[in-house]
Amino acid sequence: MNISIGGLAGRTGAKVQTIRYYEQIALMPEPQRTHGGQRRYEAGAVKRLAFIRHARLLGFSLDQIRNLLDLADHPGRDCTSADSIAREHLGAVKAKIAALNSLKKELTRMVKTCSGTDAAHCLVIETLANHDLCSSANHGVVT
Amino acid sequence: MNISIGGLAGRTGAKVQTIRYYEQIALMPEPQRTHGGQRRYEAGAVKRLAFIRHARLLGFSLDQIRNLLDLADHPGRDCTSADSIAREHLGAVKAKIAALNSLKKELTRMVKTCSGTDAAHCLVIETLANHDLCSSANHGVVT
DNA sequence: TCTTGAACCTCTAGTCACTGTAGAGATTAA
DNA sequence: TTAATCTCTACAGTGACTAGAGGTTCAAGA
Ligand SMILES: [Zn+2]
Ligand SMILES: [Zn+2]
Ligand SMILES: [Zn+2]
Ligand SMILES: [Zn+2]
Repeated sequence: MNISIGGLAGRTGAKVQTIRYYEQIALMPEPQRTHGGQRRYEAGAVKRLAFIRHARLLGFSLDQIRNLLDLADHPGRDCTSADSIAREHLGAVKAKIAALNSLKKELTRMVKTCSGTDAAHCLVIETLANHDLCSSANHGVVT
Repeated sequence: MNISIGGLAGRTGAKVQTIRYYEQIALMPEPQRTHGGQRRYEAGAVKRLAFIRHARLLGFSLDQIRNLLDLADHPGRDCTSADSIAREHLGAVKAKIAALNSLKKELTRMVKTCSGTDAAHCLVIETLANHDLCSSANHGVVT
């Protein structure tokens, strides 16, 4: 295929510098080079980079992606660890949602209840000044 | 009251350096000083710092807190802007929740459906390799 | 074939978005 | 006497990029 780094960038939506960075941290393998030293990619590189970008879009860290790619490179292996990476990520997402829901609840109450007259009787201000007015003890902050 | 900076820290749970930092960015007013130059706080400082910490716990930025404190300092003013800061923050929280819920949905499907045999037939790997298998086009990413 | 200019190369260092934190070296309070 | 405080400067942390300088290569058009 002989795709240049710019061609790869164009096909995947990644930036050229990002591709070089991925190579540097060994997420992307070192491609062939022209006689002059420029990178030339095969079709597999497009797939691999698309995989990375999709995983990033889904919130996986580069470290997690590195492990997932390792699995994808060895189709014969048991996929348990891939599934557990996904489950781990799902757990983190759920935890974030729970914390944010706790915040949302508190903020909603503050905003809804305030009649909106002067600051002396503003429920927003009052609540911030006095945690006892809150229903949650820790606002979902994981300790 | 004549509270030292360490006493203020102990009463509020803030670190000494953080209190100095808040003074530096004008979130906390400059306190009285002893003849030797050490800070001495009044009771009001405890309340103000507690307000800041509570608002931080609720996820407000220091900039938002600065504005909220300004309102709290002028009880006669209309509290509309305080309410709108809280509403703005609530909106940000809701947006984050929505994005995370989109992720959660996708991840849940990946994890649930995979039978967990070899990587060649792993739904986690397959989904990451092929966005067409996803139900959401953008995974809730705000563009 | 020659020219030309966009695209590529490496390497280093910076950004982002924010909010703190850490240390050094000197002084003060009780 | 000694823990606490002072100022000042610079770094941290989190993770994933991103920017620029200064030089080289490729490919297409004349
Ligand atoms: Zn109000
Ligand atoms: Zn509270
Ligand atoms: Zn699987
Ligand atoms: Zn997808």
